[in-house]
Amino acid sequence: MDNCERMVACFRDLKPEELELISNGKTELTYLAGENLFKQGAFSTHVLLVMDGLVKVYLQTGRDKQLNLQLAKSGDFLAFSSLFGETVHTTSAVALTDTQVCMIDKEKMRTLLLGNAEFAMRITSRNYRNERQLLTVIGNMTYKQMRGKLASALLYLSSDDFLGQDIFVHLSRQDLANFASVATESAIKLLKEFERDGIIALEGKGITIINRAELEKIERLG
Amino acid sequence: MDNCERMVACFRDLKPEELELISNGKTELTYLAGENLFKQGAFSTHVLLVMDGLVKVYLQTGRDKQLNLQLAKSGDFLAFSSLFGETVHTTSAVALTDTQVCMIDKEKMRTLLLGNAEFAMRITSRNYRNERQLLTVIGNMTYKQMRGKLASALLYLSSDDFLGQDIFVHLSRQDLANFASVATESAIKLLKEFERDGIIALEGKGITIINRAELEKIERLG
DNA sequence: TTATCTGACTGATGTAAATCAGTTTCCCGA
DNA sequence: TCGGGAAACTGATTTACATCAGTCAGATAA
Repeated sequence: MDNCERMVACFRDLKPEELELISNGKTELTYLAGENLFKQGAFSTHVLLVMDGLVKVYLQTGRDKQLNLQLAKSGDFLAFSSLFGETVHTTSAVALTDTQVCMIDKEKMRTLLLGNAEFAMRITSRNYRNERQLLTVIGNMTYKQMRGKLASALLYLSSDDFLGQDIFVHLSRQDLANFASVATESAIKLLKEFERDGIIALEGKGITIINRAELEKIERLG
Repeated sequence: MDNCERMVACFRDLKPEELELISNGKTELTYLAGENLFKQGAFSTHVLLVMDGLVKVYLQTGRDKQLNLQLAKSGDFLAFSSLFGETVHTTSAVALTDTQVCMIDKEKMRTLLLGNAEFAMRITSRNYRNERQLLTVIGNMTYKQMRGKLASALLYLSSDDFLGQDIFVHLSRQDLANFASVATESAIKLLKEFERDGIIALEGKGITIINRAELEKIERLG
């Protein structure tokens, strides 16, 4: 039986009694693809650690509109801000593939962070990447037009962070459009255009980046 | 002579030797209104603590376009992410009023955080508000149209966080537009419209919120 | 097999808001 | 107090996208 304290790198240097502390206040569970881990506005009672799988984190913006913020993978914490006085989830999260999650009690986690500053730093460091990602999203949405936005989304989703996994097969065109923050129809039209220009290859849901340099140029120029 | 360790609440519970540590690695200095504290892309070597004054934090998005993210006031840290492996500034910051700043050496700050987990938690907690603010900005930019965006910006800039200070007198129409992420001309037209509808009062640069409830309604409905 | 449904796709249309091209007002220095 | 320069402001014009209104292809069920 796997367990999260062993598997994930950030727990590696904890002392036995610290691991013990966490073990007592946690549950491991599996979400099936399509199931919601949490919804924006709901009370947040635990910190989640993704053990395995892919999770789409998004912002619900109006009844049937959503903006995708981030793709979380093994080793990422979710709902981390609930440790700092946030009682309600500020985003929603849904599993894209079957996903193993470790739910850790808020108070246990707080105790642990307070007792082990080095551990806290390591975690915080990792979480700060989110902030960077948020800034990127903001940047994209404002100064770029559709082509640049889509290029940016494609680059993010094909980045090394995801260790060669093909992300695209798990995403609908709508998901992709919501990462780029353009209308679904627009995304589709532009994908075709990129294909015509030999920048990407389309095959069903799969998308292969052929000319990354060109895509980066489009991203830069907006 | 003021000094930052005394003045700011988050330092209050530090031990004398910890204050000593910070004192050795810091400089206090003043920026005049209009001067840049740092620019996006430049190397970030210190953490900044705002002692007094008002600082506009913004994202440079293209040659002559910028998006305002946040207004920092006394007690706020800036460039905090440089503690976590970020070597360059991800945003720019400019003083809106004459501003006292305390520059703290990165390594000294790291040492301090590592040595005092409670302090670290308190700071991190405060910094997490930024993330919330970023999410708000993102939310505004996507699902709202101009009226909603402007309403949102007006509400933020007149919020209690700024303790009754009139922020607007320090902001040009362009600044305001960049907070709302609309064109300057559009912002101006809408301000007039809000004035006509009795929601706000305009007098030179000054803006007074008359009907906050209505503004909140506009914000919600987009 | 046929029927049904959902997501992918396409072209035509509408529109919100940026841009442009001014005029007016304010402010500060000479 | 005059003059010049930058904001503030306004109306007309343009445009990048979203929206609409479909068709088509593949998957699932009946």
